[in-house]
Amino acid sequence: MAATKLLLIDGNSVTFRAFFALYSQLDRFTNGAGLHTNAIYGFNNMLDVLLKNEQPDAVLVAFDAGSKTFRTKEYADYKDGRAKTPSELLEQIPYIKQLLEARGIKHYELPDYEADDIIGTTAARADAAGWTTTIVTGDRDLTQLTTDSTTVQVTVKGVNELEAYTPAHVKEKLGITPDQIVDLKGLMGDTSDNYPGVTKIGEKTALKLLQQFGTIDNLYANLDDLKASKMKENLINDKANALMSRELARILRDAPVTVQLDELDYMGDQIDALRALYTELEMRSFLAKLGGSSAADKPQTPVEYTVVDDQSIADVVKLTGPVTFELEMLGDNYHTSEAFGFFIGNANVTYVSTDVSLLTLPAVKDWLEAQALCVFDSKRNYVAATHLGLTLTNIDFDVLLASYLLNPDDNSNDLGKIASEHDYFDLPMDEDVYGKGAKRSVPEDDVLFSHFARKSAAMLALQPHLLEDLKSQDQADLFTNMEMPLARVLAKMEIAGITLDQPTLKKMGGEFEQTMKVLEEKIFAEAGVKFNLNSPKQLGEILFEKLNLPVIKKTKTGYSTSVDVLEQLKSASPIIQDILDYRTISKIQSTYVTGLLKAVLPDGKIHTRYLQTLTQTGRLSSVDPNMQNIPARDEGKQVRYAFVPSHPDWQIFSSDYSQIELRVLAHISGDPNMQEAFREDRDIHANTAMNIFNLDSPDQVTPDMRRQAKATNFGIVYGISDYGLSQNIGITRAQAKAFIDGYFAQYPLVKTYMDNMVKQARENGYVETLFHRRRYLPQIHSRNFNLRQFAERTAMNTPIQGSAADIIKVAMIRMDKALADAGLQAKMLLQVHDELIFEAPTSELETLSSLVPKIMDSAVDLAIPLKVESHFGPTWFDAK
DNA sequence: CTGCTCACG
DNA sequence: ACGTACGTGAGCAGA
Repeated sequence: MAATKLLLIDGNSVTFRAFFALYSQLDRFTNGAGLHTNAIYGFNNMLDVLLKNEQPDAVLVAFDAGSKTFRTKEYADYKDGRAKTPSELLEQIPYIKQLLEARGIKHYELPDYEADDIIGTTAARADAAGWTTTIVTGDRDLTQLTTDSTTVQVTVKGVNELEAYTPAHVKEKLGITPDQIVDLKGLMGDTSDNYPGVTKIGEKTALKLLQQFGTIDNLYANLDDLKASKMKENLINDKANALMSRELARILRDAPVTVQLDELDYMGDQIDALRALYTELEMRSFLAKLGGSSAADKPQTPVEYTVVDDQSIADVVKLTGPVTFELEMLGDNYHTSEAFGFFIGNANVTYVSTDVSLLTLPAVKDWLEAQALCVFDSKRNYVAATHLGLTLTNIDFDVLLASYLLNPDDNSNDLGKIASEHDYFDLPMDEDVYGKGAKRSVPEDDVLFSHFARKSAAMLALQPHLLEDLKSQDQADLFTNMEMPLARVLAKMEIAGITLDQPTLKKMGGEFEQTMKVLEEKIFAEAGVKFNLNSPKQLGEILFEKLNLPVIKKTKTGYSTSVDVLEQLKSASPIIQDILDYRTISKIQSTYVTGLLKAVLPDGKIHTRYLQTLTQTGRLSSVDPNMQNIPARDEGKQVRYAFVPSHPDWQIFSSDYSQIELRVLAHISGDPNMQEAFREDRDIHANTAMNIFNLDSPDQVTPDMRRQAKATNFGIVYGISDYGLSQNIGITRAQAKAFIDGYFAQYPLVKTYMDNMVKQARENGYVETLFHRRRYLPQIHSRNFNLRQFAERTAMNTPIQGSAADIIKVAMIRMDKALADAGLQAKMLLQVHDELIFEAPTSELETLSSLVPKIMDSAVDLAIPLKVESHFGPTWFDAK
């Protein structure tokens, strides 16, 4: 008989993980009684996956019995100073235990001992009985329990991505055996469990010592072998700490655990109890799974629809109440993909057809253009409708935009997926209906129309909930008066497109080809061998193995050959400059010459798509092609000569906000010193230079000081670290730290702002922009230093970058209206984060020169003025 | 399909 | 001691 398989779960640790993994969904996971359910949900999800993958014969979930344990008796500060568990999590723990019972799984806790000790003891007993064991936890310390028959699975991300530790994997990752983990912890201590270890010894040093000496005991027995050093002194002074910390880290394998192996049989789901619990918790997807059918995976609710023809289509005008609408297409790119069908529906009926031309019949067109419509992705529908000759003017609810504002993480472009995230499960994903890749196609009518009807029903069901959620998050205004109208403005810009002067670009391409050929030959001659210059792998081998240049930086797959590395190698070999030159031109050629030429549509224009629901900050992004990263400096800038107006005697006109992010920072931080600099329209970088270098007059600011001050200003906006700044401007970390300290001394409220944002993120779980755009930062609670620091920087940066994005969005909406009101022919074509680009008849340039800056700088009323600069010329190159 | 590199704000 | 700037998209190589 095969060995018994035992699954041991660290209940506290996994509950914690599940709670924070779904932290941003806290509001959504609440039942009618006001109980939060996100951790229960996440825990149950993880159970499903584990039970399926591990197929265990026996399962035990261990919990801590309380915060007082034998360890706190030994060392009063153990686990002291931890943030207390949020009440939203605490209230879920009894339910998780109830859930386990209903799923036929034993759970256990033991006064005075931690869950770890229960697991360690039970695993030891299982080893002795010849069982194989899998332990699941979020705590790496448990890897000390790995043996040949016990594997420890540690959560990496959320609760369902696990890293399996076997003795071999521990050896590979740390270079030590599982037994040595306690010695490691003894030396390095543990900040989250709050025990000290040896001063100044961290993981790296501790591992080195253990690889040399094996154990703490042996290390102290042979201390004489270490040469005199600060570290040796610390080891001697902190010996007691090291020994104590080792014992605190040691998980018991002989705790007085009363539950025996033969009581751990996995009994399987207790259907009635489970159904009652799911019902109480309002977990519809799990309830559906219980049904025994595949109901959860494939919605089976029968749906009705009415196929219309050129006569019956006239009935749509009689629809009352909220009306849904959708033009469906297979491709992502709605500029090139054609609509193959549509639906129009309300609560009672869904009209469907695969003949989109029906919509242009006089009986429908006027009605549809004026009707208030609920859609999914309004911009796509605006563009698709335009292709049919329809001008929709009254889309008033977009499920996609609403869902994005509620949480920008929900950036799926699939209605089915978004619906299920909002607890509506009766809609499959498009991919399941249309297929993907080469197999993507329009299914037979009944399948298609049923899908349409389900979509319409989903949209009607979601709309009121989303609207209510938006209101409760104070985002109704952001939704109704910013994102909804912006979608239409963006649609107009995308449809307008920008004309590409193809002959000019092709000519430039030819010249680049020549130059590249010359450089290529030269590089091959210098290297003494031909190779693929575009392959970082091959280039690395040539530079660092054949030519033996010093290795500056490595990537996880090999040598780094990025610009900053090559710059440092310039003096070592003449080949480097040629490679740099080749790289520059090759980039321009592939991405901006051939790349852009490929993107031109038959009208000779480039029609980018702005993604309105992607970025985590509220910025737009641009794809197919990206029009927000066209070269603006050095040689690459030439590409801008190829962007021209669509009519003769027109020009390109461009206006950009000057220092918008720093101005936003000056406003929201309320810092008087920074505000004064902007009120007096001083050179902000020179001003900062005076502050951090302690100068008395602007005349003393050298160009290099200004450059460094500029980098510091950027760093501040990004949520500064001394290391990052030092890397960026090539100074020491100490110098960078001095800059930052000087900065905060001069702009004290900026420092306060930074601290407040981090605090806000910790307390609320999210930060907000000026216009209440929200970003959740669950990782602000992470035990992982890197993830936590990243969340903290993001907390500082997002309100700044996001508010700037809000401001230009307001300006764009007002600009669109102003152009129409003034009866101008000028068209807004592009947005590049802080810049708007237009084409206009030469006769309108004067008007634009005053109108555009006026609209842009009055988009919001800040404590300091916004500044806008404008340029124009015959090409985009000249409008700068 | 991922990683590297590099273009923009 | 840790290992780091914020937000994006595209082309190419190499699995």
